Amino acid sequence: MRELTELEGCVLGHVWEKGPCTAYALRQMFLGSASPHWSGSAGAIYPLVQRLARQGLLRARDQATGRRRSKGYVLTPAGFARFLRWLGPPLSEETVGVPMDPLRTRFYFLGALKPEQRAQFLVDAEAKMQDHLARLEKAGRQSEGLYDALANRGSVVMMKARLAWLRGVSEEASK
Amino acid sequence: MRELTELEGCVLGHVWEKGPCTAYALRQMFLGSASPHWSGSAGAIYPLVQRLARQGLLRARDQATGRRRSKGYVLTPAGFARFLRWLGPPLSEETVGVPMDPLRTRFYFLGALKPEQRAQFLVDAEAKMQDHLARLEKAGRQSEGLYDALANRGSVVMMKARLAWLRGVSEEASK
DNA sequence: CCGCTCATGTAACTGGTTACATGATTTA
DNA sequence: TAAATCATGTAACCAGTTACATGAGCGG
Repeated sequence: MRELTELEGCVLGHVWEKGPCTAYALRQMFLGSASPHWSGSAGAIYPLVQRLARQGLLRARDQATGRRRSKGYVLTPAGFARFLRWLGPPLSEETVGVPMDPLRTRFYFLGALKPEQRAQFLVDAEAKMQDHLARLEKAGRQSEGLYDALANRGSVVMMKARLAWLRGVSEEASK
Repeated sequence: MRELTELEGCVLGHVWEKGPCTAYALRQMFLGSASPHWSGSAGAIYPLVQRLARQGLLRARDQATGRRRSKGYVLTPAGFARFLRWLGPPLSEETVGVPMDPLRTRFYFLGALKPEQRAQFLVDAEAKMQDHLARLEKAGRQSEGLYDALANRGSVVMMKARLAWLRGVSEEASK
């Protein structure tokens, strides 16, 4: 029985939290998310819920109103158990380790830029990160529930730490 | 002309930095990395360098010693230009935005655990993160060059911020 | 009636994963 | 000489991406 992907775990978790969901609603959730990682493309979500339903982790039930078709998915007991196993404990190395960060990756190679370009890079990064942080803080204010708020705070904390680190680097690099 | 993936960018960057590289050496680099993200599987690296060579971004040259075959890859001018474009500026939203973090993701659903399990989760997370941080700090001490050191400091800073955040959550959750 | 949103899906592709296969060279 | 490491690769698979297709319901 293979591990769930992050997306699968999230979907099960969301269904656990919100009750009956349509694939469409799940999609909107990912599309509206403040973090840029989740694409929520139809080609990801629809096959995914079908897969989970086939494995008996979700159960689909027809909830069409009038002539408009609509499928609501609910969590089965097996689905809940599987979700809990994904959630942990125990936590895998992959889960606790430093997440990969494309900005940090680029820093390894900053020496390839001419000083002028490098300064430009740092200015650009700082400005865009500040924008992003503001959006995250705004989104965080609409948190529902304790753990939602704590998780959202996590992304704000991360961005602030990243910004502080960047400023340190800017100082170091301008010397 | 599509965008380079992170892995492709990293490979070009590494070749830029170290000069002629074998695919094998690139692989060892990823395998030995302290961050858990990079798998460095042969099935990723070998097709990747072949692809880049076919696109004229890398040039392969035979550097077999004796009967043992070995291919060294070097960066072409086009490859360097492409690498610079990947590096930025400008930086994309994806590059500056909060990286996705599987630990944070799980926090949204911590309410699904019974208090006892939740406490266990937090203890487990803290212990494993501390281990990981220690490994990162050790790896960081062997940094070569300014930007290598700054980037490595970045992952340490991230982990410390994540740990501080986790402890805040632990307090909040135990109330 | 036109366009937008709700709602569900498929098709082609792609980058990366695990697992396997091969052979030369070094070291215990 | 046996085992580990150097070194290169292929095959099967898989999750997620973009782009496309379909149709109902609703507001201006």
